[in-house]
Amino acid sequence: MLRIFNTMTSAKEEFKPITPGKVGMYVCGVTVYDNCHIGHARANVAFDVVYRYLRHSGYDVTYVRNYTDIDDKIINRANRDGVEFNVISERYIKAFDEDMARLNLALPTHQPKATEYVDEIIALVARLIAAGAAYPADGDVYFSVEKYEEYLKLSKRNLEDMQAGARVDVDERKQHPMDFALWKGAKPGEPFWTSPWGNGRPGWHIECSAMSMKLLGETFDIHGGGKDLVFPHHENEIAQSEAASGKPFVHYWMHNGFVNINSEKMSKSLGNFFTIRDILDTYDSEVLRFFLLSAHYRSPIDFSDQNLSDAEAGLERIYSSLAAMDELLASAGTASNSADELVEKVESLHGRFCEAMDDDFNTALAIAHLFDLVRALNKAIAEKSASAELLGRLKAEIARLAEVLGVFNSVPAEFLARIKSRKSSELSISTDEIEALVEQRSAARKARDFKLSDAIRDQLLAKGIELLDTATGTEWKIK
RNA sequence: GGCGCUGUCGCCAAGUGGUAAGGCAAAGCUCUGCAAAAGCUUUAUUCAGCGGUUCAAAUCCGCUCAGCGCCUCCA
Repeated sequence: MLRIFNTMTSAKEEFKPITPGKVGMYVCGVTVYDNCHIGHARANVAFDVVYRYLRHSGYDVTYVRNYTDIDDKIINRANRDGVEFNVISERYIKAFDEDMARLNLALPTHQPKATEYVDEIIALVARLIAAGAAYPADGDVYFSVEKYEEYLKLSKRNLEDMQAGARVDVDERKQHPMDFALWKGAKPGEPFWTSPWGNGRPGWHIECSAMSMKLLGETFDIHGGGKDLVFPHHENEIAQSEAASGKPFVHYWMHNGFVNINSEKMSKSLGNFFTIRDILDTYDSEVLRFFLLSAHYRSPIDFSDQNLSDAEAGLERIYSSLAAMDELLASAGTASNSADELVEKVESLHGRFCEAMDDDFNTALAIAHLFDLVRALNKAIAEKSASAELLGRLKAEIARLAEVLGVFNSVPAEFLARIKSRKSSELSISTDEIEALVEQRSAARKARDFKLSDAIRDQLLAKGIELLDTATGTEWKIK
């Protein structure tokens, strides 16, 4: 039984879809005016796992993730660069798609763009005016927060307190200071669409209501996004959607925690952000994804070199074990019977994994179960007490988990080689030199000249190279 | 000022009433020419502090301390 933490009720609730077997899910994507940072990576990876796990659980999921491709920030950026706004939006949609592909995100069912839904947006605004929940004012159209009695039910505030803390000058065209724009009249030189209220463009918030209602219906199951979207974005979406339809908008609201830098929120406005592409210059994309899944999606996660390195070490441990298993299988060194402990771990893995994931997508716990299995596997390999049949099942079980988590999909030996080659580019010694020294040392060892062989080993260690003498020869890895 | 979140081993991190998962790091042992890797063992009588409820609390309640978030664009 899947339980989801619902922001609306501040509690974990049993998940019951509106239509048995089907799930409609909408996640706020990005406003495309710049490259994405790790915060975007976290949100998208988190909901990618939600999507994958729902499908794994047998649901037919319709997953919608939008691009907000018309907005003040896009216009500002276009003006700065002296290009049309759609040059900017298209450039960063492409960049977003590339980043998400590198992070192994499954493609959503639909990826609508705000500019493709302007007709629906205008219709929704007109519907709100007709319902008395919105009013035109001087080319703009505003939503009247006082007309929607449940306003702020998601963020659990009240209008009076909000105004007390207001830091924005009040626009005199608004009937209430908290009223927000559904439609913005175009200023000279700005991109526009024609509407009953004159030339203009959609306000922020309305596009998500229009697109989600069009693609998922007026009431759907899950709506997600970062914690910072609770207010005002999601609050306003609820107000617009429910004031128009008269129906509940969403059943389960999910919000992911922030990526922090030194315990502080990473954000554009603070200027303390790292882009996904910058990070992927230094770390493998699978390591970044594994790192993001090592904490629960609602907790804050601290981004640092140290933490990424720890994640890399952990992932290497898992892949090293899997690689050793592959070698064992290839060398036909398997036994006829398997150790009981390994049998038990293999058989219980999927159940324990699902139990963790059913508890509000607890990926950290799910991964811990995998480490449990790895320890039993290493032991069985060391003791040569694993049958080919069981190892085959183990591989299949890992593959099922990998399909949900989006990590562990690599061929183990290839992952390890990838990490090795990435690290070797930072070394002060070339691969050829290393290989030559390793050969010299092997010759010295064969001649039982351990003084020379140890000197070579120390020399390499000083450069960060560790040697592993195995039955089949000497291998090396980067520390 | 309003609303809300967090504080668990050196570091990361699960655990929301039944007596502290897992990873990294560290130490000892096995293996090894010696190492490394791997395995085994060890490392929180204790969960920011102080009170309270309970047969039983990291988990519930109250207060205090520390850190953070939203209230303005933001994943």
